[in-house]
Amino acid sequence: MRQAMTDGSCEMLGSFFATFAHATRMRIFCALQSGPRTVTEIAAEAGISITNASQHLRLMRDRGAVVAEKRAQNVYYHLADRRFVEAAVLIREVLFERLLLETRLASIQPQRRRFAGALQTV
Amino acid sequence: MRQAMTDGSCEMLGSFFATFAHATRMRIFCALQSGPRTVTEIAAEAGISITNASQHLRLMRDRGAVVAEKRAQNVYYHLADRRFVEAAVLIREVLFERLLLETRLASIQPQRRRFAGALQTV
DNA sequence: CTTGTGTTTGCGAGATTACGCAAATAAATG
DNA sequence: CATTTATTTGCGTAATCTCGCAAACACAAG
Repeated sequence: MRQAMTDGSCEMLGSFFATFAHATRMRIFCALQSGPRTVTEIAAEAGISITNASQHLRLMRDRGAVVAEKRAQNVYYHLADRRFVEAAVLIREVLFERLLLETRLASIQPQRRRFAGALQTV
Repeated sequence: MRQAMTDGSCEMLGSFFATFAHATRMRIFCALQSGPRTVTEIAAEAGISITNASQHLRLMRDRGAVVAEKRAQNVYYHLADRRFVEAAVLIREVLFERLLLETRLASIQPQRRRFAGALQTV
């Protein structure tokens, strides 16, 4: 990313980030990290309806985040590229560092924090 | 990301991805890669109104993507962490690989493509 | 062909987001 | 203090997104 990106690139990248810009889709993303899953399995793991899972999966597929593969009466979905996981890990790292720092600071001067509960749960 | 993430983590990551899930905010993000900028400069670089720039910047600041620093009558914004750039580069890499592949395939069997114009413009 | 299981689609209501405009605030300068 | 420049905020409207429900499809098995 040496030089400025054009409208086309920004549109594309923005659209791709939107693919993961939802807690439910993040859960689907996580469920798919350990391998291909059917829609029903994904819905169960993510705690949503099958219809809703299918809707989110279509969006993710349209944007190239996941790949669908039909086998018999099932459709198996899997991540399109492992580097998406790398990118997510990178971002999560930064966010958790920040949470940790906030928590330490909180012991000195408490303040309102977003997602304060997430730290000890992962 | 070895083990499943909880609701809290998914909420947090999803919310963070949403920070970049907009072409305008991607442009702001790009403008900030070469260093701190005032709101007016950012608005000019991104081709949007100052009001709109301020609104997007507030969202990005609230979510920890950028940091604001007031100097005299100006407010300088800068990226909160260089690793966000690394993550974006990683994702852009994958997307452009795919575009390239699609373009090659297109010479054999043409098909409708998203963002077909972006390839040669970056 | 009928039934059952798995998945997708269409549609509408409710929620959220984006953005322009006008007004408010902040800081420097005359 | 009045004015200018830089930024933020409130608010209304338009656009977009989410999700449940019912219906449609797809495919395998009886």
